[in-house]
Amino acid sequence: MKNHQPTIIDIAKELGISKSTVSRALTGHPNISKETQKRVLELAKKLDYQKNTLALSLVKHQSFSLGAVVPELIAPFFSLAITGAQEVTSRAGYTLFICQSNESYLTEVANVKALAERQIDGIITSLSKETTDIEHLRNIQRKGIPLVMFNRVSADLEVSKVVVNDREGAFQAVEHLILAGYKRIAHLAGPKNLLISQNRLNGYLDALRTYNFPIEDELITSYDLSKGQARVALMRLLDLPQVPDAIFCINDPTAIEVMQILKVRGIKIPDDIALVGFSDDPASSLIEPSLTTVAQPIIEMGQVAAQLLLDQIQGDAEKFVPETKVLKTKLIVRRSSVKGGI
Amino acid sequence: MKNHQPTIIDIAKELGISKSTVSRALTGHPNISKETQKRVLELAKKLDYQKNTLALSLVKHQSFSLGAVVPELIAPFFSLAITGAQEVTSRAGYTLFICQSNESYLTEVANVKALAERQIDGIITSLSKETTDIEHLRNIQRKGIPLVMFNRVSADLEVSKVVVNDREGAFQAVEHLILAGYKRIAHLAGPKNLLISQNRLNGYLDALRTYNFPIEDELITSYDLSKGQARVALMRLLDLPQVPDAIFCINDPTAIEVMQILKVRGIKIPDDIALVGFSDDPASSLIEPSLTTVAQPIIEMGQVAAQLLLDQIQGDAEKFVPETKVLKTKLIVRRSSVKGGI
DNA sequence: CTGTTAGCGCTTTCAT
DNA sequence: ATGAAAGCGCTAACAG
Repeated sequence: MKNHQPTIIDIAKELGISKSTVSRALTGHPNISKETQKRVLELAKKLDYQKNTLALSLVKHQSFSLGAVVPELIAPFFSLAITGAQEVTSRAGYTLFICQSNESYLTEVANVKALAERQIDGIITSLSKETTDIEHLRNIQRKGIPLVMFNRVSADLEVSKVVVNDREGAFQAVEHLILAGYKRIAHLAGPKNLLISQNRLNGYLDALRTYNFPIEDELITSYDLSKGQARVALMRLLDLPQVPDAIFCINDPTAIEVMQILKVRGIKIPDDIALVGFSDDPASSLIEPSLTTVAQPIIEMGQVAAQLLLDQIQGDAEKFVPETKVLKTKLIVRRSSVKGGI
Repeated sequence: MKNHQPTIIDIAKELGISKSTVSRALTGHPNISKETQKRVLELAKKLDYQKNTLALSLVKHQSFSLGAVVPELIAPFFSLAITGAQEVTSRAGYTLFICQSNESYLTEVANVKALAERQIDGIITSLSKETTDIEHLRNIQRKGIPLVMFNRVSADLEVSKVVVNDREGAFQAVEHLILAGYKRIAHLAGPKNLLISQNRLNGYLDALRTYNFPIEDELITSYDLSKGQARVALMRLLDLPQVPDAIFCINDPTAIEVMQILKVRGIKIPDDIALVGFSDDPASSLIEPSLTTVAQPIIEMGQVAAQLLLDQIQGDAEKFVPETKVLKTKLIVRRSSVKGGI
């Protein structure tokens, strides 16, 4: 079934020259006569010759391929970040191979392994929600493969990272609710193992403390980010003797899920309960009422992560020092948190 | 900067055996003593040996990698389809490398080339909106690289394809509008070069004819699917002496964009103008009013496309015959097209 | 300017 | 059961 693809040897034979000469002609090496080069190029075109990058990579110990491992592409956050990353990498002549962990630790490990086996030159990743053991990434690091994390990063890894000021962003979101007059503000948090969950929770706590609000454990409830599971956490809040009048959600998909449930139950937003999300997903401005949220520069995160990776790859490994870039969030106030209307 | 990764030669030397033996031990070849194998495996583990898949691919003329080239991951349609495809390919031991054309013809060509140079074993693709020249895919085919198209397929290529019954789906959507009492039904179509645009347009025409509705050219307007450009096409419709009372849109993102514009202008949906989309994107059930749409089995499309590709790769090239699978759509009636409410 | 040689990491005959 | 040798497609010294 394998019909032979033309190689430089085929070209060399047909032209009666050596394969090195063909190689030189093809790569644009200076030491080659215009004449020979022309003949090679013409024949290559005629045979529809296509270089075998694998062989090249084997020789060069470089594949000019990068890998990206993200939880899931269906989430706008990740597909946008990837788009930003790809922009930067492709401009630099690298191909970015995208893998989804599907929020599964085991798949994440498998993805990382598959990429490493294919000798990719670097990896950019955001952890699956299940990941606590980061041995697979340590491994990558130990092998000297550049690694950059973004969004869901690990505190235990000394690598370059790109994050936003989650804590401040969360603070601003909750402060906004407080200033808007809400009194009993709940937090629907993410899995405790994720740093972003912790940071956003801390931002929430900071705001309450700053404004002398009591901190009540029953108002803080977390869930594992599984589609459809926000409902369970939400119910805990709704079943409270004193129901909250505002909920700050870990991210937009969560807030949107909550909004749907509240609407079905006839609970008015923002009059009965106000809602704030995090990320500014496209859907957030579409839904009714539109969702107040903490916007992140998503595409930029991807771009910066990719740039850090390229810098590390192209730089001197000896003097490389991991760097953490913290991008700025921006509170976007919409109707889900403003009683009188906006 | 390249710190040497352990190879089978390193293992062989350290154990005082030949690299062939190491290879056999590692691949589980029958002709090897349990004893030797055990020693090899242990040392491999200790050195954290990782096979170099590139070298293997070079020898085997097979990379166990597949490529996917899609317009953009931010569109739920494509990220879901890819998810379905990845499910199938990874179960079969293949890694799926995902590339975005960003709806650009040139990027699509570059993606396809990059994948081919990396010796991927097959490609699954959906055309960019700009693509009319399919020479790059013909090329792939000529080289004997299996190719499967889905969704945005080309009529001029003899390859396996996965589509839905776009024409019937569109017919049902428009029939629904007719039966719901709408009299002046417009169609906001996609680029004319895309087969799906043509098919959906034909479904629209079929329905009008079936119910003896006049076909008016001014009610049919197309645009290039660029974000934000639906507005222009919509304006042509709104500026008509007799404004339509219903619009069947080429897809959900378009319908959603239209809905936003109509709402801002104070046009009531569905009372002044009814709206129907195509795809059942997640946002369609979130927006207000919820969007009537023609649902496609998106994940299944990806799965089927991947399966067709694997079948072709693993099957006998001589007796391969391209196959077109047509999956079924399903009309989902929501509030954007039902006057009395639902 | 061009050819020769070696080698990237691995599998696979063919011997032994 | 193991080793030696050839080779996948390409680049990179080293000669000339």
